[in-house]
Amino acid sequence: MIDIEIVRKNPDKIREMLVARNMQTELVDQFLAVDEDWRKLTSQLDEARALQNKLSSEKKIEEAKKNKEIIKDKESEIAQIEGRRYELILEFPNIPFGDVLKGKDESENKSIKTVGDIPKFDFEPKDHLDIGEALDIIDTKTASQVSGSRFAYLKKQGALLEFALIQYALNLLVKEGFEAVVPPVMIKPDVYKKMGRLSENQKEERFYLEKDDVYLVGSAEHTMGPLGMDKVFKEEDLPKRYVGFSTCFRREAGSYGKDVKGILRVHQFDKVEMYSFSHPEKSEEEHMFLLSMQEKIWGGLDIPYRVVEICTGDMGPTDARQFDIEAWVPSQKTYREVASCSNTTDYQTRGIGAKIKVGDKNQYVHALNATGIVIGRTIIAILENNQQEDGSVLIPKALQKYTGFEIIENSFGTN
RNA sequence: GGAAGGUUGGCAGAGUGGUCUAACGCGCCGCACUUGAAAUGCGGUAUCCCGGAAACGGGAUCGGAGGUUCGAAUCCUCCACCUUCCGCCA
Repeated sequence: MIDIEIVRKNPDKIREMLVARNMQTELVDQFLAVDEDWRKLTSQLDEARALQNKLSSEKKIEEAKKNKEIIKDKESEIAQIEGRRYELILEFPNIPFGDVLKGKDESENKSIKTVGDIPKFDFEPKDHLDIGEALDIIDTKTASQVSGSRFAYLKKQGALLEFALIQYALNLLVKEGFEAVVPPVMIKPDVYKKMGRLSENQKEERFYLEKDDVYLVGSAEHTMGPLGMDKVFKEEDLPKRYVGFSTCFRREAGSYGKDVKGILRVHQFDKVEMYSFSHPEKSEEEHMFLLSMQEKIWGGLDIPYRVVEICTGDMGPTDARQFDIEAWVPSQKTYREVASCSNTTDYQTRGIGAKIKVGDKNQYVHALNATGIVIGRTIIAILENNQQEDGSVLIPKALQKYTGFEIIENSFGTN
């Protein structure tokens, strides 16, 4: 969550920020009004309690009985306002760094680096679903009957490719010193809110299990961040880098068009994720490190990609700065997002209470998250970029030791 | 899912209704003594909220949430977690 102090002392800066993010600014005044009431009531309650402590120690029992009623009234009044105040503060997104690219939406993001040559085909390249169905490694038809639209079976070499990708990314990152973790995929609402991932807008995107009052995570990030919950890090602990693997669940409400086809945008996918806690003064450096890890991963796959700087209007709500990696998708003749890399500064750590002692004062550490490798979209990129005229697909060299095969051909029912 | 025991400050650990602004100890920080160190002595040593430029003042917190009481670490209820046992399961 955002620092309440900044909203109080610098509301104009916050309004500016909301405008830059294409959000409504009345949130600021709504919050300030509630906060004002809350503060007034809080000091009234504190006074009443101070009096109660005094009366009680002086054994003025009758007076204390009367005063107790006043305390009770104030408490119930405050409870309401406090709840409202908390809900409102959760709606504020993080404040972008001052030098973040200004822009209203996706169209104003800026490509800052392009790597690899776009493949030229001397035949008409097919899209990933056509390739995957012909090879019998992707099955969305059965999945839609079993689970509904936007689910898929990965089969045969497709399934094996998933495990190879996971091994590839995991090994690479563990070698770099990341600590491996398999986090829970269910999360309690209050922790989800603390992570800044359950604002009113975001609720639509989540799967919720009512009976147990838990949400399914949209990313391993969501339960990896809480590894730092209520923790005070020592300077020498940082940066603390985790690499996690989890299935991710997303409603993908409101998407349409090309993206409904195949496995580009599905309700369930697996992902390797980096999460890092950094000294507050070194998070920009750490951000670049995580981006370099992503480039190492994508560079190793020999798939053309570009690095994109995300503008203020398109950035995630928790982010102070964001980059995406986009891989070339031949059937769409464009680059599509396959990874993102975010510095959330103290936005999530304030919520979960992850701190470091600097001098004699506690300060929030910074947290960063970055995609390690995402299964569906990476498989799309491999199938489409590495397809051959006969319908077979070549496996990138770096993956071959994990797949055990170099090519996916139609093998009529066997692995 | 069932049963029993537990959860107190950085650690260890006392405390079963007011003397708790939480004992004693260890650790840590500062000062004194010392050529230096050890030992010793003295003082300090949690987090959060509100007000304040600050000094400071007030409030909250003994796993969490409610309750009883003028007053709760202490009594009651529910929940979470830990330990052990039973059941079930991969």
